[in-house]
Amino acid sequence: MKIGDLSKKTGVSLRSLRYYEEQGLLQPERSENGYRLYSPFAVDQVRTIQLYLRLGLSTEQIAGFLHCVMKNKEAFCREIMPVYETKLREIDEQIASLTAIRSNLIERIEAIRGESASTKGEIP
Amino acid sequence: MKIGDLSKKTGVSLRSLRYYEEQGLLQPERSENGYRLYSPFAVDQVRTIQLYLRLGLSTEQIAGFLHCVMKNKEAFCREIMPVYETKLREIDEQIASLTAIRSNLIERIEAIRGESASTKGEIP
DNA sequence: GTTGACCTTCACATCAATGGTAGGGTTTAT
DNA sequence: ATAAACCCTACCATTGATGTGAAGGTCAAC
Repeated sequence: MKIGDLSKKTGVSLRSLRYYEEQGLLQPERSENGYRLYSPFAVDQVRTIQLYLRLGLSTEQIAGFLHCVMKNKEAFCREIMPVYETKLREIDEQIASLTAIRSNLIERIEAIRGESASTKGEIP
Repeated sequence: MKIGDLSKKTGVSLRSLRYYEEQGLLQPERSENGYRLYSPFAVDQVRTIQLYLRLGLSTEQIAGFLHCVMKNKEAFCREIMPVYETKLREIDEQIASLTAIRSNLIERIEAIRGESASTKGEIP
């Protein structure tokens, strides 16, 4: 299958498919004329890549375990657990940071509402 | 006060001070030799800029209300409320997105723990 | 009059995945 | 044989605040 076919089947752009290859996530054969040739299996592989990208993993992290995950279940790829744990910690940090900012914002919003209301004499 | 002084007083790098000027957040005078000259007031102003940056606002957004906020209390700057509200919505979206990813990650981590434990016969 | 500590502008690099484009080769259908 | 529809590589751009460095002007102290 050529790159355009794979793109249509997966909904992933040509640009991204070539990028995934550059990052070591795909290794298509090449035909005589230099065209990339993908096995039907590549459709699954690209979907799997996208799944992990949506989890916020980098192509580098994905490259570290994709090979294993395409052959086995996640539970049998020991490379994957530390990646998940690292990512989970990162996400918890990000959520904590955003939550703090959120509280700060809400405080400010309420302070403004309160002050501008009292300024307008709306709270006698 | 020259840029080095302002940098030391605020802990903000020269690079960032010049960037803030480029973004319209600071308008120092210039001495005859072309050096930036800041009023003592600029210290407060830079601290205020940093405060808003830490809230996740962009220099462009800050530029929209900084002038007002440096003279009045936030409650009197009508430009600020929509910015806060927009930012709050963004943050809520980000938290929601991260929370969804977090749940997905935790599910996967637990699935792996479960499977690898049962594989090892640790759960009889 | 020279050293060193300032200051200036300009410009490139960062991070990461993706979009876009230019310039050129191949294949397929008419 | 030509046009349409593919494919290739190799770039540059995006985002936004900041780091870094070159090339050079200014100034104070000695």
